[in-house]
Amino acid sequence: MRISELSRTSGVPIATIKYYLREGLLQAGQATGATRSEYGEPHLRRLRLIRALVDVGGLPLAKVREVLACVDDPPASLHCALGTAHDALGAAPPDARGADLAEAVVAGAGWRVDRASPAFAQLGAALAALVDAGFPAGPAALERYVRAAVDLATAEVADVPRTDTAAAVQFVVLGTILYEPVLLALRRLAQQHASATTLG
Amino acid sequence: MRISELSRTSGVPIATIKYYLREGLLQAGQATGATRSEYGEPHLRRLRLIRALVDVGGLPLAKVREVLACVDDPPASLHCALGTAHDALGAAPPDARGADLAEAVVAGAGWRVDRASPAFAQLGAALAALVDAGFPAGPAALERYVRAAVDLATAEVADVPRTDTAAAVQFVVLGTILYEPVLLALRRLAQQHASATTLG
DNA sequence: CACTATTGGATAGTGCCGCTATCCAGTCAA
DNA sequence: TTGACTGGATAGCGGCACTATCCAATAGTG
Repeated sequence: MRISELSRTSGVPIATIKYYLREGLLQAGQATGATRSEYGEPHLRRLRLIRALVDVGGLPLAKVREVLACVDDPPASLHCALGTAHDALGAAPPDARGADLAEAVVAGAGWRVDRASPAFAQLGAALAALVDAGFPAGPAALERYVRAAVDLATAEVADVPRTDTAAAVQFVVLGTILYEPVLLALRRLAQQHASATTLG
Repeated sequence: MRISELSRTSGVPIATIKYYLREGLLQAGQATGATRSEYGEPHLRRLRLIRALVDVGGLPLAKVREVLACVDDPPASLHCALGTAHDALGAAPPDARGADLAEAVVAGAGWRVDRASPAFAQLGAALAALVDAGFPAGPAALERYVRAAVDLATAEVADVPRTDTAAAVQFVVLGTILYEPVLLALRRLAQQHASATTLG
C-alpha cells in the first residue's frame, strides 16, 4: 500500500500522514526505493488509533505520542502503564484547590491512591467547581458516583489479560482512555432517556 | 469591589477579565463614573463559573457562552436545557461511523433517545474506536457501563428541583457538565486503587 | 525512451484560540 | 498636584494541528 492508498483508506490527508511521520507518531513504511515506501495493515491500524485518541479521546498530539510510546515499548509494571494513561488524560490544574474535598471522598471510599497523581488533583478541582456552583460535594452526595466508579474499575482491572504483558499494557492504556468517552456518551443518553420519560 | 480586587480574589488577570467583558461572558459592573465600575458577588461567582467550565469542564469559550446564555435566560423546557448542556460537551464528529454499534446498545438498553443528538454520534464514534482497537463493543460487553449510566442518570434526573424553573435549568445544565469530570476522576482513582491492590 | 503521476523530504505558511500587552484619556483619593 | 487606577480600544503573541508548496527522484505507462 502506497501513501495515497493509505490516505484514501483511512480518510486522513496525505499532508497529515506526512506530518505524523515527521512527528514520529506513525512508523515509517518499508522503503522500496528512493521515492517509494510500502505501508501495511499495522500502519493503517496505527493511523486509526491516532485519530481515535485525538478525535474521540480528545488528546493533544503530545499526549498521543506518550501513549503510543508506552504501547510500543511496554513498561514492566501495569501500574506504571495505568499512570501513563492517566497522565495523558488531562494535566493537573496549577492550583491545588479542593484537595480537602478530594481527600474526604477518597478516605470515605477507603481507597489507596497516590495524592500526587493527576487524578487526585482533578477530583479536587472538579469538586471545588461543584461547590462554587452550589452543588453538594461531600462523600455522602457522591456516594452513587463512587459506587459506579468502583464497580467499573474493579471489573476493568479483573478483565486485564494475565498471559501476555504487551497485550495487558495495551489493554490497560487504551481501555482506560477509550472507555471514557463511551461512559460519558452513555450517561448523556441515559439522561436524555430519563429526561424524556419523567420530565417530558 | 473594583476590577483589581476582582482580579486578586479570583486569581484571573485583569487583562483576561477585560477580555471576558468584551466577549460578553461576564456582565459589566455597575458604572460609578466614567472610569470606574463596581463589581460584586455575582461577578465573582460568574468568573469562577467561567473558569470552572473552561479548566475543569474543558469547554471552549464559544460553548461557555452558550451555556451561560442558557443559564441567564432559561428555556421553558428542561429537556431543552439538557440539550444545551450536551451540545456544549463536544461536537459530534463529522463521520457517522459506528451508528450501528450505538443503535445496538441503545436498543438493548431500551432507551428512548434522539438518534440525531450529539451524544448518539459520540457513542458511535467511541464504540467504533473501541472496535478498531480490538475491544468488544457489543451490548453485552457494555452492560456494566449501561447500568452505571442508568443508575446515575435516573438519580440525577430525580434530584432536579421542581419548585423553581430557573434553579432547575441551572441544576440540569451545570450538573450535567460539572459532574462529568468528577465521574472521570473517580473512575481513574478507583482504577488506581484496584490496580494497587490486585496488580501490585 | 519519453512522459506523467506520484513519492519522500524539506520548509514555510495558515487559521483558530485564548489570552496578553500597550496605549490613552479620564478620574479618584491622598 | 500627583500618582495610581480605570474603561475602552487595538494590536500582538504563543501554541497547536495541520496545510501548502516546492523539489529532485523515481515508477509505471504507452
